[in-house]
Amino acid sequence: MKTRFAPSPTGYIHIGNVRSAIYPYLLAKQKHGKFILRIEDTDRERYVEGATELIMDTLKWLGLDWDEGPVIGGPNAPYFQTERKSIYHKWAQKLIAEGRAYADPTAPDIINKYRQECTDKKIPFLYRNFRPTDTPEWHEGLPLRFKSDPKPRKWHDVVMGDLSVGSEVQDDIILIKKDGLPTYNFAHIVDDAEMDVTHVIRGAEYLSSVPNYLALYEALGLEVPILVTLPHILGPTGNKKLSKRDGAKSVVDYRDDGVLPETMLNYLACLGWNDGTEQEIYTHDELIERFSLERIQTSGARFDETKLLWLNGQWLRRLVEEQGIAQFYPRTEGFWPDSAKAYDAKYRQKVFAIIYDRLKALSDLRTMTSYFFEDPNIDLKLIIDNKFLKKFSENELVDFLQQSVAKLQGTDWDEKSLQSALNQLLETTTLKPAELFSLIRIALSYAPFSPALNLTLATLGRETSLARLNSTITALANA
RNA sequence: GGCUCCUUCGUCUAGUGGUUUAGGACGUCUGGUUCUCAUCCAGAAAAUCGCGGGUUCGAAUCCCGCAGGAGUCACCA
Repeated sequence: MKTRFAPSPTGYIHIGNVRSAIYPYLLAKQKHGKFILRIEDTDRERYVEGATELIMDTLKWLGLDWDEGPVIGGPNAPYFQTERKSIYHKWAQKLIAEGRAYADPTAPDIINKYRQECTDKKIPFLYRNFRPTDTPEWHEGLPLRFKSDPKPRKWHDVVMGDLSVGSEVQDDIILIKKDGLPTYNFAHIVDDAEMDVTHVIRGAEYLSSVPNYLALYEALGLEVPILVTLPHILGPTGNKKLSKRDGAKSVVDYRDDGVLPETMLNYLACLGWNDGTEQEIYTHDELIERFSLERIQTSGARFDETKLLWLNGQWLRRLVEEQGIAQFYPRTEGFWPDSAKAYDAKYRQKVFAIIYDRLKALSDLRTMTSYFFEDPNIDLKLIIDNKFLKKFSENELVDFLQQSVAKLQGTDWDEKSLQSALNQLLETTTLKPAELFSLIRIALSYAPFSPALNLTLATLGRETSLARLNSTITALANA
């Protein structure tokens, strides 16, 4: 069992195409085979500097380690197609020798004219209908075309089932471009054969090209690998496949948004695949164990960011609870508000410990924890308009806060003592928890929500807590 | 336009002729957990299984037709 992911270095890996890396990886690992990373960089015009690194970075982040490929090499190196030119030429010569490929001297504008004629007549453009009669000997600088031998074809696709087409779609495709580099159509077939790839797993956009590939395998005398077609991932609106043009996000953009790799792998693997149980959360190892090509959906699936965030919350809690705060904490680096820089890791860990269970993404830390690191702006409207507090006058609110300050001043500053002090305050003020606690909470944070009040107080510390309560008393008194 | 694929709650899906008054998850709504938000728990609404025929005692499940959607028809992958 050998599978591969063969991206072209034209930019980032987006949500729409990352499953063609995940599924081959899972399959290879499950069967103790090899997962190859091959960089299909034959299009020099669309080549983007640094894209290969970005691709490798994405795979590593998701935990998809390749067994052969860039950096680590392997028995079929090199794994960059531009470095394999002579291999393609060798196979091309075989086709030329057998009369199955020809050099095409036709100028591009002539070809475009043919194409336009067909478009105007609303018939499919097939180059073989315009095949030149007089073809020169092939040399670099001229494109090399396959001489197709159209006939009805049947094949099996693991996901799509038994498929068949008539001869009308097979054409004289370009094998080698005038720059001497092969097209995808030719290169991937040669490479997969040379690298002993057993399963070709790729997106649905290649489905209509399969008949041409079948013709090529036949002409080259190669065994057809097991073909697996993945349905498209759909964009948020409409039914079109998700693509960069429609704003498909990079997989690693989600990393910067505070989505965990565990979540991403889990969510994407289960988008269009399930193991038939009602399980929703899968670890990397569980996915390897349970994955099966046969259970991949045939229809497209829409990427749902809301469910992704739900899953991320699940993973966040699970990982923190499994590993503990201290061990998980390094993964929060880069997600804190700027003001947190002034505090040490120990304090940030304390904050994280009381807030993590209400995060959906790590980036929520930026907006949800600022009051632990800097005094909030006092906004009395939050108190006056609060649904529990609006029935009280400002004098009453000041009085409640003064009583609170008096009580808390004499309290030991730990969770337990604070909680019992708060409970006693409920009795002495005869306020309901929702009333007293909301008042204190807002005075401390001026945030729409915060962790349990005793924990918030304990974490902020005596001095800061009391200072903030006093600031609000002053502000209310002057209002 | 040709060819090919797809079609179950808003979304992701379970379902391979009878245990289905079509199950689960996200989202939504309601209630509970001595405070907010979140978690957690309980509950509700939500699919005439794209439409129309047929086969069958019985169909989301098999067959045929139709419609809609998508992909593709590059010296891009």
